[in-house]
Amino acid sequence: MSASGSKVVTRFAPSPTGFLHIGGARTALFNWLFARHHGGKFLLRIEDTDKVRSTKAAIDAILDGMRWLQLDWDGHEYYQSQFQARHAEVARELLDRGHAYRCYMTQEELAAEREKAQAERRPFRIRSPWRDRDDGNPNAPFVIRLKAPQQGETVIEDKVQGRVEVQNAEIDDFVLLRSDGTPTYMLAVVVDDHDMGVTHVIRGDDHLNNAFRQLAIIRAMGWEEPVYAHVPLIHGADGAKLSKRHGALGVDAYRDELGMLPEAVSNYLLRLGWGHGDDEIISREQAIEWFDLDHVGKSPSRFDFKKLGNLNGHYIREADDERLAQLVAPRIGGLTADQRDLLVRAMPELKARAHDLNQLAEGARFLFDKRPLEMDPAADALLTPESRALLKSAHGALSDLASWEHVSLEQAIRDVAEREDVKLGKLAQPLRAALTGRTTSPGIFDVLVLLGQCESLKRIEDQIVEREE
RNA sequence: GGCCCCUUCGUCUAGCGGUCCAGGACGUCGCCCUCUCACGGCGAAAACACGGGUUCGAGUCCCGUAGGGGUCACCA
Repeated sequence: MSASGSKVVTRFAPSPTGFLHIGGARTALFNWLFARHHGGKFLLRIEDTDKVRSTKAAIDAILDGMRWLQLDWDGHEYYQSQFQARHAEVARELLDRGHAYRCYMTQEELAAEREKAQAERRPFRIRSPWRDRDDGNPNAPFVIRLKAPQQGETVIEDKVQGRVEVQNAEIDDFVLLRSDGTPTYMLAVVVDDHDMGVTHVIRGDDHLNNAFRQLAIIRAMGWEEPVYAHVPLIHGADGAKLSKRHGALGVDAYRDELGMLPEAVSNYLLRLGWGHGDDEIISREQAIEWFDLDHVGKSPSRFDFKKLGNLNGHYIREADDERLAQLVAPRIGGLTADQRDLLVRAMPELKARAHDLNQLAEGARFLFDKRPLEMDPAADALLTPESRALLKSAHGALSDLASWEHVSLEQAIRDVAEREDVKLGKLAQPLRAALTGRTTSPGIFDVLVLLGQCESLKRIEDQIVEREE
């Protein structure tokens, strides 16, 4: 599978022109998993050759996102811009070996050719007159183009896509070095991957066509060819290309705005385009053990927020209460130390009812709301004259209670219901409304326990007194 | 448009010629649990794009058709 004996080296090579988007995160995950599975290395290279569009903020966002997803890279991160001299050196070597040439065509000439091709409705493929001459004015601006093979075909045995064959005539003499002496992406990746010893190139299949161009450089240089694995892209729910509306958000948005846990995002991403039998909930350890390229699907998959949400709910339920409280507290804001403790104590009840951190915060809100509570309309509707009479009765029983614990509270409330000859629900719902201002909440006895005797009684009083006149 | 790739329930997928009248998960619907909402449990509806081959036998192999995607820069 891997080059016999030699160590696996993968890499993630994002261009820092925006945040780490979800598709990139999956690519990074696959590369990371593959490297870890084989006990190899996973490298990170920032493709910042486009100085204009690359920003420090974007670089930070990418590193931050990777750390959040716990995708640690080996060694320090590399910056492609640092290797420009090396790239130029390779271009020069290609030139010396006759595998590249100086092209003096101007942008205008190129545009004219392109237009002409379009007018004649034939595919445009650059055919530079300079491919076979070198009598250009050495002082005129030029680019260095690869002298790509024109006969025969190139085959890639892609680990995901299978055998892919392309006629060499399809591959044009693309630019290696721009007229300002800077390398193009096509040259830079190949050189960097080679220099970094990358053995497996796992990336989005939007690069499949590029692979043939890159291979042409590799062969011209006589370098060892990496194993390619082009993973299908992620699409939106409607099958169209993933847009912001669809979830092409930065991973930071999944964390901050959507309130997702990294293990949920990671698990979801793993199962998007890859499967292992009937397994759905897959731990990191398991993923490392199981991950392979053979089971990566060949068709693009659609992003499904519902499933991500379900997974997130699962991981929230499994998560440690302290950790959840820490994540949720900022979403509530202004909590005292006591209130934070209360949040932790409430967490076991709260977390079964939330699919994300926002819902968790929302569900916890009643604990910290100030009296008198603001009533949801539906909760307000529950407080009829009859139910208020019931609350009065409950208030009496609760006031006398010496032991404020789940068991004794349940006994007391059930007794009231029995005495008043109503079903428990008839009493529990108004009580819930009075205590939380809502119609849904954790179990009513848990709510009483969490709120405490004093606060509970006051909240009930608020609803009895207020309406009595 | 040229070239390349893809096509199993609504969605993610299992399936690597017979064990598939197609399995799991999310979602949907029903029931149970029950003080509400969740959680949990049980159950249901729901797919091999279409047409030809190959084969004793095809979801699995081949060829078309249709649909979808990717890519065609001195951007990465």
